[in-house]
Amino acid sequence: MDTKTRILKAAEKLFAQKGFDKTTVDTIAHKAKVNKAMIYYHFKNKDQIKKALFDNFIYEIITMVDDSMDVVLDFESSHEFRKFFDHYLLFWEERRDILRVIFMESLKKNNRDSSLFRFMDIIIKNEEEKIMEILQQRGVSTDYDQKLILIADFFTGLIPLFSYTLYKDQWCKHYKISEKELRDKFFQAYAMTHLSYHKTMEEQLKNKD
Amino acid sequence: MDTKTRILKAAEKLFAQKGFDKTTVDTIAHKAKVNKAMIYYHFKNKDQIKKALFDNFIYEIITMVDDSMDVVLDFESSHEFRKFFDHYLLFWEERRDILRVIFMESLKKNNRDSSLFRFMDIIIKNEEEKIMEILQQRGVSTDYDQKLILIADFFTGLIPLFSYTLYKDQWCKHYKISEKELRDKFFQAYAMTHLSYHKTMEEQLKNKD
Amino acid sequence: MDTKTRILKAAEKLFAQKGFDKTTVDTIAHKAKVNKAMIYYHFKNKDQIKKALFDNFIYEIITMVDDSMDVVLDFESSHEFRKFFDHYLLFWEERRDILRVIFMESLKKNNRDSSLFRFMDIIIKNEEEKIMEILQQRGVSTDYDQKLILIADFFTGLIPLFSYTLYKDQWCKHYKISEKELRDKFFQAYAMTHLSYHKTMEEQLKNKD
Amino acid sequence: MDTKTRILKAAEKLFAQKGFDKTTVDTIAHKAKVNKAMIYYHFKNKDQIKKALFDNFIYEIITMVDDSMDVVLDFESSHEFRKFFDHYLLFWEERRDILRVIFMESLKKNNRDSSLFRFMDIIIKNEEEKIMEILQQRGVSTDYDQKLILIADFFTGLIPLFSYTLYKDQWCKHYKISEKELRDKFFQAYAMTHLSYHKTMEEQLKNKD
DNA sequence: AATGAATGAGTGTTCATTCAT
DNA sequence: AATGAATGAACACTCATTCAT
Repeated sequence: MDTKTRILKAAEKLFAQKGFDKTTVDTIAHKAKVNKAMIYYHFKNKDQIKKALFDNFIYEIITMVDDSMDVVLDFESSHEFRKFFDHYLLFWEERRDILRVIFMESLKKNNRDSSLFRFMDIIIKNEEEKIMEILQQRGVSTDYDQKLILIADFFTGLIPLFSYTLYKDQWCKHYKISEKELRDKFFQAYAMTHLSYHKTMEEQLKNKD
Repeated sequence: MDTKTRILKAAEKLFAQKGFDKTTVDTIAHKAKVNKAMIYYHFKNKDQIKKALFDNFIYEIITMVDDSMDVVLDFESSHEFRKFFDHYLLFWEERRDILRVIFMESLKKNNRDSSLFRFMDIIIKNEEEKIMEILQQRGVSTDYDQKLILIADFFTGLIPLFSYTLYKDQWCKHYKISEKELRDKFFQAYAMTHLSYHKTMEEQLKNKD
Repeated sequence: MDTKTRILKAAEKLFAQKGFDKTTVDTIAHKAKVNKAMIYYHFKNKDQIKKALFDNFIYEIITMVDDSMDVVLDFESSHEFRKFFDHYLLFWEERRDILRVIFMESLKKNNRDSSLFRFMDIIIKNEEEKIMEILQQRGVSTDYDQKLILIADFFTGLIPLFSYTLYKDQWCKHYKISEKELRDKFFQAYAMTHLSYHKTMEEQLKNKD
Repeated sequence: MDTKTRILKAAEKLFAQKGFDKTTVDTIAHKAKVNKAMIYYHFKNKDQIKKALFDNFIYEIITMVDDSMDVVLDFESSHEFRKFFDHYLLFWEERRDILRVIFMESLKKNNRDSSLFRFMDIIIKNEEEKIMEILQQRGVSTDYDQKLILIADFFTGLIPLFSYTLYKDQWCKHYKISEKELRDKFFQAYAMTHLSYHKTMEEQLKNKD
């Protein structure tokens, strides 16, 4: 692994652990096993490390979205939905450190960075396209309320998913429950809410015709 | 307002704006218009300000829950549900600064504070009791999967609500949409997911009998 | 015990434990169980507490010296000398906290306070008088080198005695020896040096005649 | 002189002047003409400066002891003893700043550092060895009370020597006496006590045979 | 690309002292 | 005599950033 990557990996872990502000450049250098001055050779300042991390993440999202053309999103079959659920969750779980940092930073009122919305946008747009494809195959109208979809997908689709990813460890420890049980139950809950929402939407669209 | 309260109010606002770590004690003192040393007269250290804020919040939650005995939680009537929705949202919106701080802090992996779970617990328990009451009135079985309820209420009930509270301003700005429109659409989405989940649960319980 | 005395007692103990500079007025107030502002009611500032302590000590020395008229200082009899040794040591041991503080402060190059010399002076003068009395009784010349006596009594008479008082606890702990054994051996050493010095002096004076 | 040494030199002087606690890191930085942060680059905290100073001192003692193999310690000849006395005193006088600090700190009841005993130990052990060597040359028994020797050497041998080193300036000023006169008289007193003690010891050992 | 040393502005915390009551 | 609150200056320690090599 080259120096720059080592710095980024170290920074990501530390930001996730202690938050961006509580993490010192010294600690990053130490964890990355590089000389502190090297950090300033590769990055203009501490903020740029965060920015690089966020940009890389967005880039990963875009790549993932491009690569997931073939992942089916069929709300009719619960079994298919579980496969879809597991597939995406795995992706998020592997990126939960950076996810954590983005959420922490996005919660600051001061925050001027729009990474959260930028990457959520990409994902929702992609999901929408997939759904529209299926609807078109089934000959259902695709004339829905775009803003509503965005809001619903964000607040009741993605947010619960991310919260699950970010809080599952604390949850398991706090409620003394196994990760497997939590995951299964969360899937049930998610199906009952988000899946049922998609079905309702489809129903409504059918009725429109 | 006495000194201690002024300090707490100032700290809350600043923590919400810049995060706990980026807020300096100097700034708090300045905003609260108190001498910096007075902060250390009233609080052992910066952490204890946060703790006091969190403890006060939990106390407010408990009081609110005790006072909300008469708020009906009837999922049959969409109109009743909207009233319920508006009533609670108002409460959270008024406390969104501290909410913001709790979430920011809870996202740190390092975090040893369990305020998030503590106050979510109280709310969910209260909601559950209200639902059970109604179910009993209707003569429906109350033999449900407690863990599932907890998980569902947390990740798909409360989390979206809080996310809405915390992100609505950024959302409105980013997507250039009025607060009223966002709120109405979010309600629709929330009803389609969380309300429908409650209905499904009741259905299942009826079928058990 | 009245407030002022409680403050002085507390200050003395704390100064001995942590040194004057490391002791805070808060701690004194807490230990003395008085309100901090009361300390400033009774003393102009922290320095004046030290000064009061030192002045009281000097006063005690004077009183002690006045009261010890009848204590015999006969170097001929080892048994008498041991009685003398034990009698004085008891007095110093009871005042070793303040003794400790005086020495600590006197070691600072900066130090402008002359308490150490003031009280040493009193004691040496008193001892000298006693010795002279005995010498006169025995008809021995009292024409000795005053400066030498002062120097010898200070550096080889009093200083070892005070060092014993101040370091005995540390010594016992460090060398794992009982207090009794240390005291007996120290007496032997003291007799071999300081007592023998007195004898030598008397011898020399006799030879003068 | 490199930065670290400059810091140590400055700290030593200041600690000796005002005591460890009254000396601020700012002052050390200023006196050493280094940036304050550099102090924390070289030392973990203020305490570690003290520790480094003490450790260096112990190291100096060890070196000195190793180098002093050839210094004769013959109590028979007063002239030899004066040479011995002057030689060692010079060494202590050159280190009296750090000596001062060690004594000041060792007087605190709280004190957990054992530097005083550690370095006294080394010196006494060395002196003992030299004496034993001479005794063996003279064919005198070396079966003495080890604990007594330690106690006597510490309280009546080294302590007066160090007290002289540390208080001579104050003494000269207070009693308006020249340094030369003080030194000569102190030597007389020291010879009368400590030298005579060594003679007594040798006498007793001879009688044992 | 890499390093050890350096810097200035902070950052949480403490302290002696004072004030109003 | 007594108290709780207040104050300003200082204090130990840290941090992001830079420099010389």
